[in-house]
Amino acid sequence: MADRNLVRLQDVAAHAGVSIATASRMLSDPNYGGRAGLRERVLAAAAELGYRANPHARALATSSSSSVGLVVHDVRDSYFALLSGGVMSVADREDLLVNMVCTYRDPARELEYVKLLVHQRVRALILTGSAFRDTVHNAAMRAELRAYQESGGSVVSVTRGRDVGHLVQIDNAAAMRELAAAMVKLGHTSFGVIAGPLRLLTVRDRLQGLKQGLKDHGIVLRRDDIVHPDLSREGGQSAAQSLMSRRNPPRCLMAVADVLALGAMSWLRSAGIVVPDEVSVTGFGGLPAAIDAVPSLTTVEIPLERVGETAMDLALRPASPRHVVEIEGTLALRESATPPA
Amino acid sequence: MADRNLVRLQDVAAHAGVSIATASRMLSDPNYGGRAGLRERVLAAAAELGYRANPHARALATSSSSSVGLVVHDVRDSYFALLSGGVMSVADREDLLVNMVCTYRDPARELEYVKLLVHQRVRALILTGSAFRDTVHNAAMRAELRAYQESGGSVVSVTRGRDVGHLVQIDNAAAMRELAAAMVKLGHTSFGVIAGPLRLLTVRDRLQGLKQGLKDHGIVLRRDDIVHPDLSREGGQSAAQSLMSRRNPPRCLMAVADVLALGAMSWLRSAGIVVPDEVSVTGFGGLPAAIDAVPSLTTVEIPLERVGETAMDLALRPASPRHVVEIEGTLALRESATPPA
DNA sequence: GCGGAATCCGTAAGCGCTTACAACTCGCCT
DNA sequence: AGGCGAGTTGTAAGCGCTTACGGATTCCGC
Repeated sequence: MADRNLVRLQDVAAHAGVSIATASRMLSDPNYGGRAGLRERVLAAAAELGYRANPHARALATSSSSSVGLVVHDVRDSYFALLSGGVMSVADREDLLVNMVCTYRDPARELEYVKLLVHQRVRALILTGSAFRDTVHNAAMRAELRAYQESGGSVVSVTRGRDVGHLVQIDNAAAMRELAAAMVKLGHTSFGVIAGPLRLLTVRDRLQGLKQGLKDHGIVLRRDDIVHPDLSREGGQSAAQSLMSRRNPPRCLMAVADVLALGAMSWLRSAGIVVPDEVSVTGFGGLPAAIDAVPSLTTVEIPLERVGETAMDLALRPASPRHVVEIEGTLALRESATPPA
Repeated sequence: MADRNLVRLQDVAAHAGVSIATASRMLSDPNYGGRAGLRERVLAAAAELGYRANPHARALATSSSSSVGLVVHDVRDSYFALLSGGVMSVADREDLLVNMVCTYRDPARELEYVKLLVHQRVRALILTGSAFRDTVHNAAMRAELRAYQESGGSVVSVTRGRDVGHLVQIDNAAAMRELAAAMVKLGHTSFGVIAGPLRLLTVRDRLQGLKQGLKDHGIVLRRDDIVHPDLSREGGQSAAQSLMSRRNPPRCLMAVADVLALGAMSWLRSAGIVVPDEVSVTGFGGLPAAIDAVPSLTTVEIPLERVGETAMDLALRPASPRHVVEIEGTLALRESATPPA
């Protein structure tokens, strides 16, 4: 990477006949004064030479960059892809670069990446997806993030179920409770729950809301009504299989995430079990794929792109005062859930 | 971002009782010699202090960073999400950071982002998705990329239909031709083509392959058998609507991308037109959603994650010799296409 | 045990920018 | 006219790292 002759501030200054300091000020401090016409001259010189500041030099001098760090669990998952889309569209508008990293739901990797991004002097750190249930890890994260904030960084936690920095929250428990209530209202009494790993806090939240929603109507789940597969399509498939092969299969399968529900529906179809005639299915999240599914999936819809945009907006605000944005999930009652026959 | 007291190389050197130069060498040049035990001492000091090199200082000094630039059209699109997933998993393994940007299929934005990334001194630049049919723009891109390569950067073009840097290619035309032949073999004679914007080169390639495949069997498309909607689900919907509302609707709808085909199927369902009984549908790309679709979508499957991984692998190689990896698309004949009644 | 080569390590000069500080220019008031 | 302050510009000192260069040390064969 031997710099081909990239033009430096030096060159611009010379070309405009001013000192490098003045050039710097004209170029990067809009409310600096300066002799009449000076700024124009410098700007013209910069334009003419095709000058672009070296971001690393700038970062080194100011110790802050114009990148933001985006931490997701897995881009391949539509949930995060859409959310990232929202983040990126705002980044585009604000001339920010996004450093995206995937944790693959591994706490160690998450911490490592956070440290890496902090050392990159990213302007803000957006953490998305469920936090973990892991006291040591959380303490380490918290320490790292606090130090980062103290040094001027802005942290945004998005649908994490944990409170660090600005928050973009959805009330997982409440939405799930509502969905559960809706299922009961349809007449369902026997449930199977596809819940995902308990080490994920949002899984716990949703599960708890679900239980509460059922309990409100006098329905109590037994331990083996709930399975905890991987948070993936395959996980949903195997979960459906295991739940439906019990001596007394449930009439309603509730998953804590759309991707699980879609996996479940896929298995059900391959097993010749008709949804919703023989079993109802629900999800959570609002993936576009849920609408296109056949039958279309009953779920809680979250405007994921908007969540991402909001997160990025918050990322641009100073760390304090702290902002909390509550995003509404909306019940989408569709074809996959009907009253039991 | 006033640096809280981050530990600098300075500190490590002092702690290990060596000069800063030696510390630097021990830390970042694995095949430098050094007195016995010296390296260990420095490493220990670094570990003890929790030292991490300032990437900007390093980038400034060496004028090259450990980030790579990833240019996609739109993360929200599963095609790119999966591809990015592949890229990121290799990046994770290689300790590289990924700077992802979305062009939203806007040539100006693409060029601007490429320049930005080049100025960020990214180690490599991965360009994905179709290139544009725009001579001036392509010339500008080519100039920019060539200069970048000359300064040591490595460029990878992924499924772009254009030849800059290392290549990860799929033979769009050939695969599409095969798919078209397969449809003819099923007995289809009347076709509607959902093609996407012609300014995208891969759209042209696929379309050309499609035409060729039909022509091989004596079928020639008329101009109005082909529509050019946006490359999105909505585009697919409106395209299907327009094609099916002709006086003589086609019995086989071929789309140049899965997302278009899925949109088409969604409209067909809402219009009460049964796939494949009344009309067959095909796609191109290999999104997971195509398998889950009902009926499952006949398409050309591309191993998108592998494409991404391959791209990142190539990105790590020096710019020359130039590598070309041809990825095979495989015909996936599924439920959405059957012989016409 | 000695000369020269080989190896090791420290000093210092950047990389390209920002910014504190000093110098200088005006304009205006007394 | 002199002086003061506001406003403008330049000089130079970093930011934290790499690396050319040269002095010091070691090693080897003789």
